[in-house]
Amino acid sequence: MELDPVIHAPTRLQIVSVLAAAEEAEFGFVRDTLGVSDSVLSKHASALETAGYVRIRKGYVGKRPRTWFSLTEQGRSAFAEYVRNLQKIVSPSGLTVLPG
Amino acid sequence: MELDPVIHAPTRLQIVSVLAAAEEAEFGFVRDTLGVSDSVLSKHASALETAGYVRIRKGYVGKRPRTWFSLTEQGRSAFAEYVRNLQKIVSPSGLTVLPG
DNA sequence: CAAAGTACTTTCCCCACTGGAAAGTACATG
DNA sequence: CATGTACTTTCCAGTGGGGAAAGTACTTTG
Repeated sequence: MELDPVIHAPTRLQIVSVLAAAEEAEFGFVRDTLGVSDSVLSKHASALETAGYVRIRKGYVGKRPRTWFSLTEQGRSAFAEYVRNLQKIVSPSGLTVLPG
Repeated sequence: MELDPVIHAPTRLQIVSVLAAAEEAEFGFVRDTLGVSDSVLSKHASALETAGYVRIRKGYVGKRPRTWFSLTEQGRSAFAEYVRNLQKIVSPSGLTVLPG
């Protein structure tokens, strides 16, 4: 019933949650959604990639470089397990983390 | 949509969750339930008390000292809000992430 | 009565981690 | 060539968590 520390850190939890809701998200979108600096997002994204949870894709929009993030399958299941574990911890109180 | 850092730390989240499920819990029960050392529980409980989230009651069982913890009203609502914020972060956002 | 045990609390110490700023990289544009 | 964009990496504190060990205040035991 451990809470995966790679996911639990607030900033990474938010990154993973945003990615869980989409196929793919742009660097700038995630950064602005979370309100963090470039360096912070870049470092956390690398950490998530190293953990095997996030795929980092680089490409171009016109001639400008752009970076996209997406969850890997491993990332999706790690997130799902994280949420299950949260529920186990929190649920004795009757409160729930997931609706439904 | 901030995650209260006093509650978010895994050990404190577990303490608060255990207390949310009961009126009051003994020091030894919480320590054994979480599997942490005396010092760790003592320090986190103090931190929660300082934050106004936990009440620490001291008394005796026979002639032996004993300590009980319980959530204050403030602790209960902080926990409820924490869980609401978690939900907002974790539940599928419905935002459109892919740019045009 | 001294030694040992109970039930914590506090101190000590170290390591991991976090975030922002600043510098660096790579390429494109004026 | 200087500037700008889009990040990445380095540098640099500050925070915080955990265990071990020492401390506190009694109580029990030999």
